[in-house]
Amino acid sequence: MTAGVTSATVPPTIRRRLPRDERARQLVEVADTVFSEHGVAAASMEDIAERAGITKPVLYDHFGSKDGLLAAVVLRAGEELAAATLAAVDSASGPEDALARGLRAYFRFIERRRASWLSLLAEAGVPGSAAAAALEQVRDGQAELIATLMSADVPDCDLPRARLYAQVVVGASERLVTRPGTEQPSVDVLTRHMMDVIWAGFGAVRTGQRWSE
Amino acid sequence: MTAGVTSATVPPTIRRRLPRDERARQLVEVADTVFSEHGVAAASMEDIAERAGITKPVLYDHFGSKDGLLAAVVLRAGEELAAATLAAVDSASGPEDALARGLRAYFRFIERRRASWLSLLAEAGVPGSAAAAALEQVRDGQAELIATLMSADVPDCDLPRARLYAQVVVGASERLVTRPGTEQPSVDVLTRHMMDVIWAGFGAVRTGQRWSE
DNA sequence: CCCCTAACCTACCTTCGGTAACCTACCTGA
DNA sequence: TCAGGTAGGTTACCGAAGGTAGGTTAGGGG
Repeated sequence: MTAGVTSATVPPTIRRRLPRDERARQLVEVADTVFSEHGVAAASMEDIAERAGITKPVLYDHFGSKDGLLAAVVLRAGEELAAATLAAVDSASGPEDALARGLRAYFRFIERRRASWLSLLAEAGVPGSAAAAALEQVRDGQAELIATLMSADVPDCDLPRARLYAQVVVGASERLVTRPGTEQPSVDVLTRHMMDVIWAGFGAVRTGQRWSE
Repeated sequence: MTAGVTSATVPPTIRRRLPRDERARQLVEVADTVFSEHGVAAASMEDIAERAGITKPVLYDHFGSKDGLLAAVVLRAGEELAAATLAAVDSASGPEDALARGLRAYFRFIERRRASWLSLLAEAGVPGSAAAAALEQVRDGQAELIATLMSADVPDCDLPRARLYAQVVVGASERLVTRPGTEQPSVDVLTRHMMDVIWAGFGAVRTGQRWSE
């Protein structure tokens, strides 16, 4: 029926040889897509190689292992996330606004790359793995940003305490976004709710108040 | 801890035949141990079978798949967690005390079963899996407990909002406990910090206050 | 004491992560 | 311009581990 129906598995384009770094970028891109479609565990290295128009050993030459590839995908997404949140925070008028803008940027990032990012969050957890380390690095980057903002706002801030606080924010945000089943609330609702719950707590930490039983 | 019959590993000489449910319990116990030692991914069904003094097909007869076995382990641990937190909350004098006691019970549970529970949290995430569903069920149970307490405390409580709040608490607690690298703070420090940050937020939700930009 | 079923095992398949060894397009220098 | 080294790529394989078909035996009920 249709004329040029042949978009075969290997595209009719000549299989060009790519420079190393360009190939690497392409592979990370393809891997991200395939991971988000089938899940990390279900995606085979052969699948990814085929989709990229090369063969398995090329993947192993670049990333060493499936875990290494996953780590690269996580890091790349993490850099985008960090860029988005940093940009948002930069344009803020004060600590409260910074927290709100940062949260909104985070939720917007998830909204755009939901399938991809969620599959990474869910399946990059294997304890000793490079992927888990990468994911932890991303999370800690976000946390450190929050903790830094707090320190800047509160001069004599207890840094360990600020870090704990930041981890609470990170964990809470991630949970709100990860939780399946229920329909995902909008970016605005999520941001608003986090601010409702968290800003008061920040106030407590700020003023050195402590809960006492 | 569990009924005395099962000392996780079975001496290879006496390989008794066990009634179905008893064997099932033993297998879950053994699997939990092996998962916590090597990690879920690294633990093979053959390993677990050997440790239990039986062979692979028995495992598959009982649980259908590795995922099924993992789900069973998660559910069993989740029941213990639910029992611990429910008991703690039951003996509370009011909502504030209930939250504090519940959090403490959670952190104590993790402290006792750290290796086991963390490996489950980290590796039971594969999206379509029974294990992920089981884990989500456990988390939602905890969240629902918190939301219910809030509703009981605040008569005209906005239930969806209470649920969001509960998810924040669950996510934050999990993050504080999961975060590797740094030395794990004590149960008291964790509980205190969560109350510092969270109780004020609860106050805001309680009184219907909302953050406004 | 037999015998039937539930409990268990042997032996196998398939998939997939990972690797050794080889091939070839492309750039570089003489 | 053409050898030839190298970066980029392929073929063909291995072994480990999830999963299963079909046979074997223990041991409690009749």
